[in-house]
Amino acid sequence: MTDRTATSEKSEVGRQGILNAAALLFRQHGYSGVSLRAVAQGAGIKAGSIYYHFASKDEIVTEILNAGILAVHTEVIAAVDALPADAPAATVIHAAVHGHLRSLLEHGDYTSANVRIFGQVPEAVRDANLVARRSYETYLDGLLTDLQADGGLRKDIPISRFRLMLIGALNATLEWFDPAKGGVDALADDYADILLNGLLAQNGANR
Amino acid sequence: MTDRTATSEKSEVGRQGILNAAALLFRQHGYSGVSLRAVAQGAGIKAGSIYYHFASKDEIVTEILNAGILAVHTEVIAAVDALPADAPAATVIHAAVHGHLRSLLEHGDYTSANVRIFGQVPEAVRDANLVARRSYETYLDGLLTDLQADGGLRKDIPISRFRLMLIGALNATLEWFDPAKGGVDALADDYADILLNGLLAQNGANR
DNA sequence: CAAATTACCTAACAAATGTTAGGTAGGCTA
DNA sequence: TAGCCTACCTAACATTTGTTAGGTAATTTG
Repeated sequence: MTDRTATSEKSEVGRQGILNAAALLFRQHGYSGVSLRAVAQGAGIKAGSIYYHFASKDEIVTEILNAGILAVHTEVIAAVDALPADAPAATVIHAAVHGHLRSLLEHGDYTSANVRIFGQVPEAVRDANLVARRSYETYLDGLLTDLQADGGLRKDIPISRFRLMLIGALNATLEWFDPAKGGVDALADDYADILLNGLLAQNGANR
Repeated sequence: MTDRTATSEKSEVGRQGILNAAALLFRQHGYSGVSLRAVAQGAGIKAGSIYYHFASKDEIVTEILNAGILAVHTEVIAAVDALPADAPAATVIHAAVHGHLRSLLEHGDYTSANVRIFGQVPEAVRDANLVARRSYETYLDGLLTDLQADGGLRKDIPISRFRLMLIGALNATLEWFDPAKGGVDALADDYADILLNGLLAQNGANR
């Protein structure tokens, strides 16, 4: 019963186990829809024990929200950094879309939870997450600004509008995406294609 | 105190008042984040009185979700029907984007509530809303199919992917849109432009 | 004018919530 | 071996939750 490697069957242990269970549940049921007793059960412990690791529900939520943003941010940076420094807009945005969607749809309880519950969380928690949010936004804006200067990105529309539409379209996928029904990469290819070339036949790269 | 025209100051009355107050709150705080006591206060009555008009919290939510979908569906139909029957893809999609965004961002507590809480609601409630959802989706798919046949819409990407990306990108706007900071129509113009022509300079209609 | 209906109110219910206090069993250190 | 720390547990708390039962004043109907 005190075996540290596997308490029951799937329960993960300690602090990280609590966070993992909570992220999964928040993603599914929203902020107020998840009780600490449900989190505890998911982690394989009892509700009171949570307070050995965390001071409050909000502390758990805060940590999950920050980890969520950091995960996408990190994966997008990795995808973009793998490209040559003078890569054109099409290549860079394609890579960024892939990175963002992979992080969101594949190993993404934290990222998904962030997207789903950010709007419902108490103001103090939301404020605490804004730092990480702005950091990712600033990174994307820098990327887009460079592409607008010399990568072939349109110059007639403000960067922030690009960014909001991009993130919005990508994040919305987790509302319907089913990993069993098709790969993330194929989806990312299509999304990047549509975003880059638009919906009209006369513009498309391949039709 | 029983004046039917204005109970306190802003409270709306009866069944519709409850729905209006609930839609606003659901939009802001999510499904489990809204208590019936909060709804009652928003409507200017006491919690118990809600049960004169509704059998349960879920009945209220169900009604709000359906009204939300119906509102967008209706407004988009109106916008598209105002066009000539043989209007090209650019025109039709521009009109649809405007209709959807207006319904979402201007008079849209019901629509916004739908987008925000659909994923957190009990399964029975979600199922009850699927009828209206599918109806709107089917309408959009029909529209896009026609445009693909002879309106100039790209044929190399499946309709359902177009639709999911379109709705996703549009719905995501309510996460950040601030009516005080800029009109819905300007936003809709930009979004339609990006969606139709893409992000790349060589494709854009005006650059 | 009497009876019924409408649209609310008050007060209570059991269940669930976040959180706290105090206990305990096993491993590590001196 | 004694004492301490870690990581849990049990049991309770005050509050909030959805919901119900019974009451009441105003309005409408016969």
